[in-house]
Amino acid sequence: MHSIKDVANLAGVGVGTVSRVINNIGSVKPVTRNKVIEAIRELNYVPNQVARNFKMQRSYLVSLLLPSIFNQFFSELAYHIEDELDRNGYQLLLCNSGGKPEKELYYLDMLKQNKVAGIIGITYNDIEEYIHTDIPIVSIDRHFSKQITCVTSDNFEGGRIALKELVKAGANNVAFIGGATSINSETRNRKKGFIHEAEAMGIPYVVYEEPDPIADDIAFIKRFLKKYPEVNGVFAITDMLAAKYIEIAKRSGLRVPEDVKVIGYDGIQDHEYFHPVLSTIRQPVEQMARKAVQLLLKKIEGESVEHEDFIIAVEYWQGETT
Amino acid sequence: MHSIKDVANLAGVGVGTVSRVINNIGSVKPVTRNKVIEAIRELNYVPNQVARNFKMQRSYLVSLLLPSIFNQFFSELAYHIEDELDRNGYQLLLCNSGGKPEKELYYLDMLKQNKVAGIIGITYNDIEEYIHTDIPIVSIDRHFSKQITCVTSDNFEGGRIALKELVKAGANNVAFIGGATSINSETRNRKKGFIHEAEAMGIPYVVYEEPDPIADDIAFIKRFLKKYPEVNGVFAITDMLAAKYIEIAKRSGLRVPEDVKVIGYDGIQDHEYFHPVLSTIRQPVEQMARKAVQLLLKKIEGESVEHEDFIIAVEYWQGETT
DNA sequence: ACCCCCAGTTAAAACGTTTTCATCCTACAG
DNA sequence: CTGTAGGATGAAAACGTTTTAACTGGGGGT
Repeated sequence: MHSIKDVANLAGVGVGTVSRVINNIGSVKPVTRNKVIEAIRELNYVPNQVARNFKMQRSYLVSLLLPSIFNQFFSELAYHIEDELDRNGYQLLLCNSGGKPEKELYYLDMLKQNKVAGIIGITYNDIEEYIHTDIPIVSIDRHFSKQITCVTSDNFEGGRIALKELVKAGANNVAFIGGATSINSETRNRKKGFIHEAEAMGIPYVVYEEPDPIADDIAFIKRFLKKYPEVNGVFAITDMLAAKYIEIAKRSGLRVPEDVKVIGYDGIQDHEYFHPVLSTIRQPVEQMARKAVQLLLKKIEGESVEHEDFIIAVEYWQGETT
Repeated sequence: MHSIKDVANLAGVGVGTVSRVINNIGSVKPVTRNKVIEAIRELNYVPNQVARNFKMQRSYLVSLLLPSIFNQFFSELAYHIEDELDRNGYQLLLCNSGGKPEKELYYLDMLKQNKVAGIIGITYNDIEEYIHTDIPIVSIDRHFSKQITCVTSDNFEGGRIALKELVKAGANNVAFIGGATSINSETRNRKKGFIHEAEAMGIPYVVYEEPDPIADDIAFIKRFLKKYPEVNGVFAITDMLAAKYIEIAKRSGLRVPEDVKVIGYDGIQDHEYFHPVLSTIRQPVEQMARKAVQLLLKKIEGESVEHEDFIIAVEYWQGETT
């Protein structure tokens, strides 16, 4: 593998000149530039990015830290994040934490050692005190303290819409089901919006939760069905949970949507192959992804991002379950 | 940020000694070691991995180059690949090529500049001549020439099983539908196995293909239904295509499985929420992922891997469509 | 004819490690 | 008491780049 020195020798110039040609910076006489270009071509020289990163004391790696890429919502997010990063000359490092706090900390440490340029984090654990590094971070669906910008969909409004749509579809006894995620997760606002609107409209409601992640969701749903047989409208915290609910509710003799209306949250892609097609609150995943990247890159490039949480509007997708 | 030099100064030793302590290599007097450890703790020193990689002229980055992570099968694969890499101290760089050959080449080039340790590639284009770099590569579902090991599921056997199961379920006029992927893709063997068995059993069959990726799969399926109305058993090249087929077949009045039996390929995770539950040929995704990583790491670490294609057994999952 | 300035260039330092090599010490065999 | 093996250690080189500082030559203004 040839180095910049070989190029310089062959072209009969100093390494500084070669560097200036490569980076297209400073002034170089056209004739010199050509000699260098010729030498590069002849030697098949490609700059060593590792050496550059080392010298510049920076990298173009951005880590996406999430529970599991093996989850439709996250993989859609990851796709757009990678795309937006690539457009800006950055690369994506993927870290599956499994949702385990110790793994999250382990990765945080590793990322620090590897001097990644920034982190996009989706975490649901209490790692407040550890997350304060000098590495720029943007969080999705999770509000940390001041330094960390958060991008999230309008969970509160999503909850309100869900309730209104259930009622519009004829439900008059509704329930929210989900994992009780960390106190800081913005996803909790799905429940809050739902409750808020139920109270505003005077609709009786129940909340059925379990620590997240739900250990055994099938058992969880069965317990719920047994405890609240009168419920005729369900808002599930995610599409996957909604799908599972429908599955089990049907097995226990309930008809959807005749006996019970169901709305999920996310709007995952393969939505249309779930039957019946799920009614859901769609998160604008691509928009969230690009926004998160853009904010992160601003931070990386030193622009002070006014601390703000970016809340992105959701929309209702009508399916066959309401 | 403190460097190894600061540690050495504080501990009153040379940098070499600190290095030896950090890497736990060579011999260091216990008392010296303790001084160093104390200094490290006091300064909150963490080794600069970028500098290490530079010095060692290597990295612990492995790239996963695939069409799109936003695809159930690939994201499941990616999950296990990342896990296996992490267990071995490597990190995963994610590259979505969109299936476009020029993007694949662009990434190949970028990866070369970044001196990644290795590549796991899932590609369907003719990039034979470009892929020969000095970077170790393991390919999934794609046989390149000699240097590149390939890991794949037993596509041929999967095709045979699909046919046999369709027949067992009562079909006597079958079809294979799919995108006609590159000549080198192992997935073509799904069709070959299917045909082979159909001929062996004397079952009439048709093949309906279109260049991959299928531009408009809905139109594709409609054309197929119109052209071959007599078909009563369909083997689709992927689960997603099978799901789409079922959707459209139903809309045009066919009942599944009464009028037509359907089998897919992949065994994607959310399988159970597709209704009717799809019968499918399950690829052992986790096993494929770990095998691919293990082979790659062997190559990276210089063990010469005997060139061989690793073919991993599939299994049939009975659903409601046969 | 002189000076100055600037475009063009190069040599050398620096980034933070690992590793080699020489040196120093200590303990033990003779 | 001497010689030596080998454990322990530090100084310095090396990895490939960018960047700074110094140097050169030539053109334009006086």
